[in-house]
Amino acid sequence: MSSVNSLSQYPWFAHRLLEWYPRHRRDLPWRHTRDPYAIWLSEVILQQTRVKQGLPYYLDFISSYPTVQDLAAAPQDEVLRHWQGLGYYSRARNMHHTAQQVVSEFGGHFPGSYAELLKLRGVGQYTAAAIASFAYDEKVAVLDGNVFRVLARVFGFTQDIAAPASRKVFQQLADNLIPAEQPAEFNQAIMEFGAIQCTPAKPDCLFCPLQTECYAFQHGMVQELPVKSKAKAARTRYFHYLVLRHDDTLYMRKRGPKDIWEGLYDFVLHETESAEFSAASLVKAVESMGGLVATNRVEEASTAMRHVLSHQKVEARFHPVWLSEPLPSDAAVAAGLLAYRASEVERLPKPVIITNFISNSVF
DNA sequence: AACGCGGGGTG
DNA sequence: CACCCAGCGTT
Repeated sequence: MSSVNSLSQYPWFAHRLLEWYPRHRRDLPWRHTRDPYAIWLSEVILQQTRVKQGLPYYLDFISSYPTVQDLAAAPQDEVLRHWQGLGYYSRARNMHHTAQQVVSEFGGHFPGSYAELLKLRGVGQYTAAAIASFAYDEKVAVLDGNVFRVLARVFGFTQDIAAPASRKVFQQLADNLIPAEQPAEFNQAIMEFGAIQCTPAKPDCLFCPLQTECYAFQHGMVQELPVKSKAKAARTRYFHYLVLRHDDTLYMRKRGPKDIWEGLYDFVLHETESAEFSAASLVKAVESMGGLVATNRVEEASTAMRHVLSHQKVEARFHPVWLSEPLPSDAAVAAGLLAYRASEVERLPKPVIITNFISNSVF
């Protein structure tokens, strides 16, 4: 192993990690392939997502869409339905777009280098580096949350890892640490190390192979590193959903851009500034949207549910409205509503709170 | 550079 | 309940 990382200022780092990795690594399906499609799929799913949560989604996607052609040919609603519950839905929309681009512009073959991968929608520096190293053995260091944490602790970096300007310092260090001989193995190793050994809350310093060299451990700063500025507090939003139903038909709406859950389906929505609510005001608001329920009754009874996102708290009330007759199609069109039978609603991509409401209600 | 975007896990 | 996890695109 003497040749490993011989150009690095810190040869012990890659050496110890590469020794640790084969003894501790989890057996994960995307580690058995060099197929850039499968690797790309896994990396997009794993952005902001833990392995435990993402694994079932990966297995579902790779079996539903074994090739990039399969994914490209699928309708967007179907792709989003498979993604349902995973969050950050732009990942799914961008992934779908990129699959279509890879098929139409690149003959179904993924770009073969970091620089070219970076041009794909939804593929940033981290994902491009992951694919380029794992699939092509390109020597380019990944920088994800795990890597930031490991490097900040081991090397005692106190820069705010949430600040974009800090990236340079960490990237320079990582580029210096990655060995030319085993870039893929090194990238896997440092991320796995951060995920299961050098964890955020209770790192296993007692049995850490870097204990002797680790700045944070030697200086009693493990709990203080990495330095990370706090996210701003989540705002609370008040949603009043009008659940329009006629016989077995539900009226749903596909959510648009510039708000949460783009591309997913929910009900007629009236948002208010406070929790204050009256059925009469809701009817008024909805009527102004297209005269939907003039002759129908909005139930005073409603189901309240709350849903916490990292940046918003949604307090939702669901108001059932049983229509005496189907919605006139012009009124439905004006309100952006589409009619679906219950069995079809199941197949629509929906926010978790909508899925929960449906499964907890008589609908 | 700052912001918006989900959902789950832990104590 | 409060707190943790965090890439990418847009502005």
